Amino acid sequence: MACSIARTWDVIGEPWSPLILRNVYVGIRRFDQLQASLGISRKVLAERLRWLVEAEVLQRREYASRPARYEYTLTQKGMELCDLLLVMVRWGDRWTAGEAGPPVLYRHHACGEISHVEPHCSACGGPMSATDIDVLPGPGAAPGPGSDAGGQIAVVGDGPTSATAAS
Amino acid sequence: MACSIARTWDVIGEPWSPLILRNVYVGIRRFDQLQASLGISRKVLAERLRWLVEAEVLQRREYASRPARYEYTLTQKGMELCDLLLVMVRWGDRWTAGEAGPPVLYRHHACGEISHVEPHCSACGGPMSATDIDVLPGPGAAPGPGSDAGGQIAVVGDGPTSATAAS
DNA sequence: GAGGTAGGTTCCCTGAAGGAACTCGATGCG
DNA sequence: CGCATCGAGTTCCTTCAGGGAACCTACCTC
Repeated sequence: MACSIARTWDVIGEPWSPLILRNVYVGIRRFDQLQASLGISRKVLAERLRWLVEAEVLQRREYASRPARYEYTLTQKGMELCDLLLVMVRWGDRWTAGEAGPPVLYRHHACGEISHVEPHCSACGGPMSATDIDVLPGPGAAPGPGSDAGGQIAVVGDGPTSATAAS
Repeated sequence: MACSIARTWDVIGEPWSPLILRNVYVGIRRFDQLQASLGISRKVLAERLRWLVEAEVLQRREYASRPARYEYTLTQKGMELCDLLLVMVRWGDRWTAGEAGPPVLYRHHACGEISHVEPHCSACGGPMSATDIDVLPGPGAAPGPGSDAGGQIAVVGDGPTSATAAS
């Protein structure tokens, strides 16, 4: 499907993938550690890890030979997926954390402050949210009309702008 | 689980949810339109919509009575989930779009430029990525030790900083 | 040489997804 | 008046992916 959401979903859409990534990110990198910390079945964990390695999100590294022992680390591609996780965390903190407050906090190295991520525009640097944009067909859009209505984005005028203005 | 990723995943982790949200976002708001555009089974679509409404991500609005006809629109909570979708799109464009280029483009209202989202720090406004932060336990962290290793984030020193520095 | 540890496989079984057909109320059409 | 149609779902059946638990294979330690 010519849709970057669906393609991203192909990589991390399976139930456990984001939690596996999070745990690798925070330093839980070995099979048994991951299995124990997540409570995931060993079978499914093995499948997911194989898949994430194949997708080049994780890499499998031998950290001890004889006996061969492996650990999983993030690639660049995987590290950028963690940015996505940070945005998920932000949404979860805002809408589902409840009165207890967020379970974890993030300190930004550059400024030393406890903060969170905010989407900004790569062009002007200002805040950028789904209500602030027009959606236009791009070069990689679905080829013929009618072949894949789901991959094709609706007309610009019928897009989010008028939609949200109306609601 | 005291983890905002898992909690966010509870809401949109099911296979079709992000694509449903995207379609509602771009203006496909009715049951049959959604079903046709996604190729999803009617049963699953009905379940997902019910769930998303219950989670207050979508709202079911009667746009015609006699016969009663309904459409689904985004709530504020749902609109902010679309920000998450934009980040997913960005990752998909960067890593999976291939030579055809991105299927859709986004124009930022504020500046009029074709651009994409970048995570920035809410405190200092500078770029903020998963490699730039320390992870600290927050007020809503899992209560007792040992009760939920998965919800508890590892020690700070064992976190992403040293991890990525080592790789 | 008994037991432990890391990193998986194999087998079975259940629950969720898909497909197609059916329902229900209203409304247009001849 | 009677029939078809449309939007918005339900219902039933079947198949496939996820979970659990046990097993396997090197190697290392006591």
